[in-house]
Amino acid sequence: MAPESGPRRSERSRQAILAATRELIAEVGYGKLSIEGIAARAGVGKQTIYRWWPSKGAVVFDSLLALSQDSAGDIELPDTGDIRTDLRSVLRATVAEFADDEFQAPIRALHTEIMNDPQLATAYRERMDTPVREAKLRRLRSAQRAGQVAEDADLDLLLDMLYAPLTQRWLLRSGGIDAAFADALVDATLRAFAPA
Amino acid sequence: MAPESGPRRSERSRQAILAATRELIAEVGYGKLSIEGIAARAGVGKQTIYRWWPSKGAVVFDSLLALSQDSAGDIELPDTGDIRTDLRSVLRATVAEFADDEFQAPIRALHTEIMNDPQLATAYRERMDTPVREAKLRRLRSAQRAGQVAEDADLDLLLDMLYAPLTQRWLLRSGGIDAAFADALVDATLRAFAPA
Amino acid sequence: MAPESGPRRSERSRQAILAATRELIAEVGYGKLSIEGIAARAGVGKQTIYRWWPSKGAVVFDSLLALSQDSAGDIELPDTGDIRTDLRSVLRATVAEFADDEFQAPIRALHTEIMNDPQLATAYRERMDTPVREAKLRRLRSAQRAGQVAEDADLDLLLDMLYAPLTQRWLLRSGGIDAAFADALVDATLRAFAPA
Amino acid sequence: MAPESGPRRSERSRQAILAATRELIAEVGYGKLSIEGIAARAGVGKQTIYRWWPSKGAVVFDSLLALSQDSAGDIELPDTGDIRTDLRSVLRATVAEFADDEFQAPIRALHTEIMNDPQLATAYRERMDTPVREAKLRRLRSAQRAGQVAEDADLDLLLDMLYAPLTQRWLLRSGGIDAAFADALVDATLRAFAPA
DNA sequence: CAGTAAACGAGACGGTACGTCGTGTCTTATT
DNA sequence: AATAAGACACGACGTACCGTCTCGTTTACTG
Repeated sequence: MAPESGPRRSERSRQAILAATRELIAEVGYGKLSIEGIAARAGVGKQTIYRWWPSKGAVVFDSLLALSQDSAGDIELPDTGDIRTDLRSVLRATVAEFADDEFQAPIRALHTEIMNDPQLATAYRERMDTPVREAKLRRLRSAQRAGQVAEDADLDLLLDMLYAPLTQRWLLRSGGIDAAFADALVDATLRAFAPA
Repeated sequence: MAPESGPRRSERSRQAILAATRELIAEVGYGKLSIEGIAARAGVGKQTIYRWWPSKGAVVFDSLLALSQDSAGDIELPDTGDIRTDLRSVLRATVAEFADDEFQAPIRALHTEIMNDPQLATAYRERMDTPVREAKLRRLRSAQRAGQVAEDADLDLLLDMLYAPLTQRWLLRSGGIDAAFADALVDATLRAFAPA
Repeated sequence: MAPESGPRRSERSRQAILAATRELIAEVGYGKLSIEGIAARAGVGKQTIYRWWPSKGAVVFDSLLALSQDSAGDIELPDTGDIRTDLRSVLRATVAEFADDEFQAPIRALHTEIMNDPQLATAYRERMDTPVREAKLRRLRSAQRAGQVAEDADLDLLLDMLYAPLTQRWLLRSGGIDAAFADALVDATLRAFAPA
Repeated sequence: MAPESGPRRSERSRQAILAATRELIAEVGYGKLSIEGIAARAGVGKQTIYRWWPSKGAVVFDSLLALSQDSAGDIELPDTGDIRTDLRSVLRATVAEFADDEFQAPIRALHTEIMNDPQLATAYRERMDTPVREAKLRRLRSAQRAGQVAEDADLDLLLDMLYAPLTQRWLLRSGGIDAAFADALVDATLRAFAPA
């Protein structure tokens, strides 16, 4: 209805900025990432970045969001009928991701920002974490229906106990993570929330 | 016998730097903490900081290490004979700490540094984490002997499942943390590692 | 026609920098003149100085150039018809200038820079020295036409013999300079280049 | 007579400092000469320099004084009986010295110091300039006796008119200096102070 | 199909902090 | 006592980015 003569934002510039950000995180690391550097690499004026993003963290966030949304759409966990098997394979996949340096750097960067910016933390939760978490919850509820997980289990707690040890060891480098660790994690968690 | 004419470091300056660092983290926040600011506050030349610490993170680390070592000596967890009771009280204390802004800021700062500096992560593990972790392990082993925890339990995994969800929710602000959460965490963990 | 979108330099900052430089040379002396000090006094970022001047000496040079160009335009020596009278009055004026501390400090500073920076020496010659020297040469040629100076006299040499002893005594403080010295210098020089 | 138990100054260190100073002026230039550098090169504590010299300029001065005193002893100008011939050869020698980069750098350094330090200027005059100037005056007085220079000539003025143009052109790079210039300078000066 | 207003690239600006160098003073251990 | 060594407080260096601010120059919609 409204003519919508709002900000004529350049999609070209937007993409260039997000791409440049991703490249620079990979090349020089998050610590040496600068707005100035992003603008130069993207062939864009600094103002164009400041106009559309409130902080460096927000740019980093969007640049990774763009990535993750390519593979988004409809996330669904595998469902072989056996929750243990499925969780093991999912956790093993996560372990593999964390071992891949290509993945490490940007996600670590993102976490640094999130830790120190509550607003960003909310955005992260809503736009990146929740979709995946919903899928996990769906699979767990299916397991409950199949009698593989206690009916009254607190699934949020279950997910945290399942994933937090993994994420923490990776984030703080406080311990090795491998397939065996993933398996042990799954087993212990399922024991904790086994049906009565 | 040995003349020991090593580096004639000024203890006075060292203490002033560590104190200034702690004060500034509390006052202006970690993000606005600068070497320049620390030096000025401590009444010290910048070079004196650069001479003895390799990075800002290392100064932050040492400044908190000094704190934690005051209260160190011989850490011991309570032992009422009931592991559930003891873990609940310990976790509830941690929850309280995380709610206290005085504690929050510096520890969050430290974690930011650790995440992006593997060397610092090692130092953290060895000098700050391990002593506490050892005490926790001692209490758990006592629980094993009392038949309250499975004999073959992987205690490292147990500790991670017990603490990581808490730390993670706090660090990433990904969920509320309160006494009830602490209790639920203890209960689930003990279920996972209950004796056969 | 030409769009001329050259360097959008701030004239305001330029003037503030040159003024601050002049003030500081007078106040704290050349030895304690610092870029940092100039920037602070001028209310300007250091980078703005580094962006437009290659060295401290160049700033000093420009700051004095600005001064001398106020009084420039068309310099002309007095011409009473008697070269001896005119040169005496001009040299006596120079002697007076050298005695004035207001003039001393900046010019001494300038000479220090010139001595150690050939590029600056060239700039000095072209933009500050030459105009004055040309005026002197004009007066001398007029004296030649009047038969008061030898027709084949090397006027450059004449000027050097006239001025160098004065400048040198002042610069190196190697001897007193007063009106009598100026007069003796004029007389000896005119003797050396008298018509046959 | 006195037991002379005064400061036991290390001649070894003194020589090492003066030598290091000379070497560094030649290697890195006067502008980048530092007390720190001299001490390091000489294998000497900084304090040893500060103890015995009041300023960097004084060290530079002494380091060159040591050089010039090697060739000192009893300076005497040539005396062929013809003052024009003798002055020409002396001035040509000076021209040659100024063209030699080995000589240039340290003398230029010395002059920079002298210009900005009146005390040093005095020391220079008394200990380095006067001996040479006396020799020049002796030769000129001999020329007066030989009727080649006016009896009432102001020999100090004569020397300044003879040397200042040369020194000035070299110091400020304000003009070329060569043998022809030296000769013209001698001729003009002798004309100015020719016997009546 | 111009006219115009915004978003754009470029980059200068006032600042803050960086990490380094040199100053002149000092402290310690050696000679 | 003077020395070599070097830590210290301090001040300045020259650089990197910050976030804001003009500059012309597209660009895409209105009128």
